[in-house]
Amino acid sequence: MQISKGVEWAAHAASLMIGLPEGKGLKAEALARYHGVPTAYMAKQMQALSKAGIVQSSRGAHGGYRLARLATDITLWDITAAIEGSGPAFRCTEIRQNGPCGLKRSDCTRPCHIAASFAAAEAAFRDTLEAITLADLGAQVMQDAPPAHLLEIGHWLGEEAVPLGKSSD
Amino acid sequence: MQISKGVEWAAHAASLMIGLPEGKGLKAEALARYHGVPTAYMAKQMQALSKAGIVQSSRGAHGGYRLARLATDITLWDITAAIEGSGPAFRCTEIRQNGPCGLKRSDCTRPCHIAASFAAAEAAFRDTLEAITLADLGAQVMQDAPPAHLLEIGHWLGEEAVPLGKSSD
DNA sequence: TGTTATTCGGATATATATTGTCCGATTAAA
DNA sequence: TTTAATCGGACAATATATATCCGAATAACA
Repeated sequence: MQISKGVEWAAHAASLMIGLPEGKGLKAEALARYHGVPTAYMAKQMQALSKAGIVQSSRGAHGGYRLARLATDITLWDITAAIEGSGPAFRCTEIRQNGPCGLKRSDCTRPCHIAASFAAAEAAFRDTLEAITLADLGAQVMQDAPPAHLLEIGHWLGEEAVPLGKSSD
Repeated sequence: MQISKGVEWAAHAASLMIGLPEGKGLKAEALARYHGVPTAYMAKQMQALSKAGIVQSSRGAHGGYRLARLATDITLWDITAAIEGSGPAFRCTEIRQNGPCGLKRSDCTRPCHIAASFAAAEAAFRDTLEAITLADLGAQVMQDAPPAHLLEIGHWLGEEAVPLGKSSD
């Protein structure tokens, strides 16, 4: 039960993009360099966020990424689902229908109790992440981080942010 | 973010063992046959449950498994942790310390907000599973299953259950 | 308007984890 | 003491996650 490293990267990258000025973006290479991770694999995560409609992408020269929605409308679950998929982690294979005492299909109108329990646990997991938006994370950083660090980030964004061309949606 | 198939098998196998008479057990082959799954791999899951102290095992002729504790003292989380490990699914690699605007280690006294969010979500997941015991699952089956099916299970257990020898703890 | 530099997007390799199998160590009965 | 039976850990095959590369698309410039 491991969560992909890509989720961590995507969450941090999306959080950084909160600080972008209107109409500007960051290219995959810049996002990767900022976080000290391999460019190609960071690009792959951005591709997933783009497919999920969390970021908008522009191709070609002066291309890059920016958030497709308000930071208040993007949750940690959105990002997790974009990278990991939104399907259930526990996959019930209906083994209660197997073997010498297997239940007949017709007797299986209700879901297996074990599967239902895991579904409830996963719902609790999802609900927690759905309650946390990028805006929340941004606010926490604004409050906790040393002021000098915020200045440093702002400066870096000012240098790296590029005006984006036509969006490819 | 997938949960291993072994968790499903182990949960069903442990649930079945609730119905065993005092002092009797089931061998791995019988557990596998009951659930219609490969013997060797089911045995591997039982090995994990044994290490975690959820079941007791006896080796040699007339060996097998039985629950090591009361069904009211074994939760679905115990079983999940035994198979999947109890470590966090989201592994924070502290990428906030990387790159041109990386935080100094000395400024990282508080955990990363993103990692903390996932830790909260996983705690919610765990809490849900910790609230569900094998006894609860057993009671649900007793209530929902067709009476004829319960009879069938009891008959099968009567035939397959074997008195266990010296426990290897 | 064509050319070129730049960047994203999907197809392609590698590493790791999951799934499945086998044989030796250990026990109880004959 | 021998023998049959069973668990426990080492071993192989497969699936998934990780990492990389090259072609398609875009905008600036000649």
